[in-house]
Amino acid sequence: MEPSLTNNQKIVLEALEDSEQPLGAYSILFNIEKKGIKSPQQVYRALDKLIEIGAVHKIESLNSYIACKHKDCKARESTSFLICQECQKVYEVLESDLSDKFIKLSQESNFKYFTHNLEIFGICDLCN
Amino acid sequence: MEPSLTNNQKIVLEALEDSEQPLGAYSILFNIEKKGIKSPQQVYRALDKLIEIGAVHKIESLNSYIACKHKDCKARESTSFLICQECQKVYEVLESDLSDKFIKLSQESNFKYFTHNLEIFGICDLCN
DNA sequence: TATGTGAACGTTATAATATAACATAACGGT
DNA sequence: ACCGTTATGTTATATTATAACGTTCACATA
Repeated sequence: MEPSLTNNQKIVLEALEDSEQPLGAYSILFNIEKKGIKSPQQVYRALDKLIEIGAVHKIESLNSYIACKHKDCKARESTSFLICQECQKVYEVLESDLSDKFIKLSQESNFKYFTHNLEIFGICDLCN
Repeated sequence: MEPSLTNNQKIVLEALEDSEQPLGAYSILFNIEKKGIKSPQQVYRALDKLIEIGAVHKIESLNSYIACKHKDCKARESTSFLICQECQKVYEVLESDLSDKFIKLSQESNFKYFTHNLEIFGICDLCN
């Protein structure tokens, strides 16, 4: 079932959906001030919730956020991205294959895999 | 040839080497104030250089830093870690195999791979 | 030995990212 | 209608990171 979003959450999510590139929290704030959002808290709280339900992902190495394009995304915790250094666009990778690979890799060190975060940097198809 | 470190760089590197866990920049600063380091700038500048030569890596999702345990580490840009959520220790993964995998993965999206950052979270051998 | 150049340094200030705390309001189930 | 949970508004503050500027150091070479 679809988790129903609150007003603030919708506003923040739309800001991210409207953007080609990932946005920082303050950049989101700037974009939606005209809609009545006044403080970082409001943005971060909405982001927290959106991330929790998988509607938004955080790009750790950029300290910024993207809307997930996949309906009801599985990637609540583990995420994998291709990040174009030319146009800054981020492409999410969904290969479940990857988790398997990382589980095996972890096992080699007797490490119990829970989640992962993969960020690949390079040049995307369009910029090539 | 070994790049020779300056005094500040040595101090910062030692602080990281002495720590079991990754340290934030301000945490490093706190640890080495008694050695005459007074400002964040000094720490960040040393970190920049140490990262550049591969002696230190940044854990993006923790905004913190670790000393690399491998002599003359290849991982100047691409890094892969196992991060224990129990004891906070970080284990670097050196499989060159991984880059190959990521290059192939990237190619599937016509994406030209440059570097990557992989952070796997779970429970380490010792904490299991 | 003088000197020019690039890197590193010291220092102060400030930017950018994120959370704490607290009182109030809205929502959903019984 | 009541209660507990979740979201909100707001102010303040913590944490992480850079800008800017003048000075000093290391070292190659004229």
